Amino acid sequence: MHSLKPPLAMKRPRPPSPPPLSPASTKQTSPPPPPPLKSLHPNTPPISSKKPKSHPKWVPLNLFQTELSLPLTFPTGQTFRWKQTGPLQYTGTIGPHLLSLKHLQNGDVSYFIHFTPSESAAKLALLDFLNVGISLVKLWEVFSENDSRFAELAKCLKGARVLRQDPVECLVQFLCSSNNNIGRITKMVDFISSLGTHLGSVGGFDFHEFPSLERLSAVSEEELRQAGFGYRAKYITGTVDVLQSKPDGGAQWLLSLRKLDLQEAIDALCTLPGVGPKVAACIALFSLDQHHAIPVDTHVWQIATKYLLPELAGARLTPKLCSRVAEAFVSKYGEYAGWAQTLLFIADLPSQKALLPSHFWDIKEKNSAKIEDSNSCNIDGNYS
DNA sequence: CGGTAACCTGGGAT
DNA sequence: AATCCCAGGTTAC
Repeated sequence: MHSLKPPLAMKRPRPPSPPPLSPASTKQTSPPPPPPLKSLHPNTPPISSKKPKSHPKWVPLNLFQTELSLPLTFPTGQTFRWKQTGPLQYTGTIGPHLLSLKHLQNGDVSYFIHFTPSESAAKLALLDFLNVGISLVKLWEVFSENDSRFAELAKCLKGARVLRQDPVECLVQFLCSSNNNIGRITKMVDFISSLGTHLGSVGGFDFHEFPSLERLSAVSEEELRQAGFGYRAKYITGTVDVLQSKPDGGAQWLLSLRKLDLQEAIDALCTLPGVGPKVAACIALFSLDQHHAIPVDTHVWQIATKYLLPELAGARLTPKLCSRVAEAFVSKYGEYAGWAQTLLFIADLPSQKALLPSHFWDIKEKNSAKIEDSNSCNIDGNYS
């Protein structure tokens, strides 16, 4: 999964000509005012040697693992910007805030603010990002009533939550994802991220605020190609250009899609170069409150033909069939179908599959062994 | 309009 | 070692 060496985000060929914006150094605009006293020791801990005010460290969120499992939420494909910085700990940015989340012994989640312009704003942004207004437990109860397989999976994989990301950030990440693999997507996203204001370093990873459209527009297609983006380079620059041309700004335009119906939002997103049905659904579900958007990729296609539309097994994935799959999910799971799909998708990931009792993905033997073994989830809730 | 090849790249399989 | 194939797709014939 983490095939990355923190220091080198991407190979950086020599600048062919003095570029207006070198990916390596993006410190023109002043980041957070650095501490006036610079310690000579490079590895000084962030001990408050000059700040008398004791800064509370880890703050409990009152969110338990049935509502939020970090390992099932952060490294499972919704975002490529959060890094694992501890056993049950992930670190990333939300807007201008840099923070870590981790599970306590009892499964509860707590957070630690590494940097923020405003502590209160950071907490609000965190709660919004985590979509805490939506009760995962209640949703899953309903899904489970209508789908016994979901019910079984839900017992083992608690807390797989859908995040509420910033639309621009989400869009650019999934532009990178097309016909690509996780490792390279992560490297590309790291490269883009490095264009934003540096917010701090945790566990050997550097964290940056996601670059604004204005900063993104300073990067040329050629620079992106040299950074290894391939044909996706023109998707990025093209989409940024279109967004920049919106009357009220691209960020605002994207946010306005939160108020539209799903199909309208999808259609609007698909006008952007590099955004097709799959990427549009990802953006809609992960950042635009479109809870019944279904990102149909090769994985979901496999799942759907196995459990939902067996009559389509063997067919190729075409745009037409994409919507068939999406419809099937929505008619089975309802207005939060995207949240149901998220769990099914995660259950199908190799990393999770290996941990699940084998009968889940052995569809063949349905009657052979009726193991109604509710407690067969050995990995259940081991948050200590 | 629905079905098929290119498209960048790098890692793993053959 | 040289190719082929594929990976959370989109676009262009």
